[in-house]
Amino acid sequence: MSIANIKDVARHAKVSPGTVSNALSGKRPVSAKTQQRIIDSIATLGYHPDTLAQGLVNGHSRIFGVVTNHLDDYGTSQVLMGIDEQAVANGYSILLTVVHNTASMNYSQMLTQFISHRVSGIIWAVPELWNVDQVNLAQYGNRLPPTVFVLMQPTSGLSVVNYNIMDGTAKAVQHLISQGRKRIAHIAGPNTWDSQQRTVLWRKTLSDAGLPCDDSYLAQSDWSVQAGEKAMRTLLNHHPDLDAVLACNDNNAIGALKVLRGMNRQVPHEVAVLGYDNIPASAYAVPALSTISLPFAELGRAAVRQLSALIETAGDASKPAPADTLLPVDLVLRESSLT
Amino acid sequence: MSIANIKDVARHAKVSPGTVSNALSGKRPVSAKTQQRIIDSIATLGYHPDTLAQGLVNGHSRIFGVVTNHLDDYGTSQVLMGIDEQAVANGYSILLTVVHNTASMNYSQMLTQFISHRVSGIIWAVPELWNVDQVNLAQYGNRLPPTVFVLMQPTSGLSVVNYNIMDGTAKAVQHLISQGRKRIAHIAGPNTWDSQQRTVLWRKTLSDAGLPCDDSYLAQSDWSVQAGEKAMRTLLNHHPDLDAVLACNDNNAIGALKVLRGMNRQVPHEVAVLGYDNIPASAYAVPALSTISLPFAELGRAAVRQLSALIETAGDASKPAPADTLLPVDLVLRESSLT
DNA sequence: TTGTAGGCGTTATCAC
DNA sequence: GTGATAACGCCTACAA
Repeated sequence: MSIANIKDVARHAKVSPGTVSNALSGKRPVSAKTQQRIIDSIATLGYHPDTLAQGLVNGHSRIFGVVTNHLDDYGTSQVLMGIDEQAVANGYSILLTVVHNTASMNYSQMLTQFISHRVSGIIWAVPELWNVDQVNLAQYGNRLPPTVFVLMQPTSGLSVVNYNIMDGTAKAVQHLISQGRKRIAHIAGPNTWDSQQRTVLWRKTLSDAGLPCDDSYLAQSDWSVQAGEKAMRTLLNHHPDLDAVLACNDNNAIGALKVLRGMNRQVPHEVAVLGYDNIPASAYAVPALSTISLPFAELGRAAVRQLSALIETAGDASKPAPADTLLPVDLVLRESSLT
Repeated sequence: MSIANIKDVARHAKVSPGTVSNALSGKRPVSAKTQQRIIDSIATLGYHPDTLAQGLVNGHSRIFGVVTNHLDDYGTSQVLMGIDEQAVANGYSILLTVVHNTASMNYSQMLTQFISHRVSGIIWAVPELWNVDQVNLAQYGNRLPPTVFVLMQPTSGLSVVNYNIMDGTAKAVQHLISQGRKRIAHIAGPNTWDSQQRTVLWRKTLSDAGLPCDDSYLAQSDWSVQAGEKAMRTLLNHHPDLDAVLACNDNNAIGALKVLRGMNRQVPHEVAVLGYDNIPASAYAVPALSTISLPFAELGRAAVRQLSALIETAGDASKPAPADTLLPVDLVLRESSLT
């Protein structure tokens, strides 16, 4: 009377439950005639295999536990969509957990949830977590399933997926230099690993070119438009004559544009502005914003592919773990940096 | 050697597995001493109950299947975060499915996935699906778990969660009228139910006030900035003298602002502009955008609460199903509509 | 190629 | 207050 199970199908198709299982999984041959009978029975009975029971016997659920930062940011949403897309393609489902507040996030609650659900693997996509020591991994012993980290500092023993931060920032700064800019400020983002790397590379590229890059050309910010405005004002205070600014993201760059417009500074003629992320709004900014386009969705897809591979190889030690992923970035040149 | 189960805990605490189960669920009394022994054993063994096995015996998984539209829109992301927040609070996990392309979405694949995972309930948050007939619900018989729809036309037998579209639009149009506006155009969104309702209400409120509201004051659009620009140009073509425009969302309103600025029309003095959604960018638009603030996150939370109640009452017919939710909206007045 | 039986980890029912 | 036992639905040896 209630929902059909594999025995009902077997009875209806006049075979044994084991044969139905084999017909569905294809792990053992089944004659064409029985196969067809089983398929028919499944259709008429409206049978849906119980993944809970499957997971119970297999020891894992074909579910990925995904923990993502809050979805207010364009990039985060795009990564999640990439994860979803590839997960479906690879035959996995997604158990989602959103971190609403980085400061108060409860690692153990999330990991416990994932372990209890016997997830096949975990994708950790919270860039704000850049220090593994914040999690006491030891307490979970060998119970933690294979895990891939998105935008995490490459670390021995951890499987990570990144875009090429170094290349992107170097390209960006070199572009500004090639445009004749000499006083290139940087609005730095919050204290994540990739944020730090961008600052390091900004400084290194300028230093190599013999251009100024001391702290007076550097302003701390967060990811918001307002913070970008504030940082821009600070920088102009220190250096009224600066001729370019590299912002930590497009929001900050848009804030900078606003301040410059308010002060009647011509962009790009007097000051060039360059952002990060290539959010949709960057194309509609006035003037249209040059930016470093980050492969968010592909980051998510790559994470799923790498995790799938990691799960495959986790079983037998003969196969090597999949290599870390490093995705290329693109420099998108629009009006705000081209003279 | 592998991951501990309830029997291991029982053995370690020198009780029976059933007692451990009772100690954890609290469904039957356990003496304080045994309780403590069990807790200690769980800690030392690092026991994590297997939700798959629990779900198998209970018949459902304490997981909500959530299907959401792609996360490019601010509102969609906010709804999802609201769902996540309340689901955690109610002790449910989220199995996520993202609709990347409304046109090619595969209903049966999603529903089949949810059924196979024995989800306790489904939250359907794809406003673009506004016609239930698109899904052949009959084929699933009574196998579909309790379902709550977000932003769906109230329909007998369906549990829905909405914001008060009528009230919001009426307030908005009346505000414009009260500001002395007489030729109030409308940029209408894609063919969703709430979009249609807004247009209906726009027309009714104007008609009641004896103001023009024929189709020449109406432009079709989608949710993008570009579409808003195009629609605005069309409207100005028909009525160069229009003095207000109600856009279907803030993106469209921002597009309209851009066109008006390009044509040197003063906002709000010559033309008032009003949006929907209250996205972050609306506060930074020039001039700052008046808008109808929609309770996205609360929509998600309400959906979870309603679904939880629906699950409770689904079992026994004595309890009535929870009532539909209708959330209030706020009119946020900024520069773009205030003279 | 197909059938049978045991077990995955948990909870509910029945005893004591 | 606690213990034994039988399910829940499926998979996988092992047998035939």
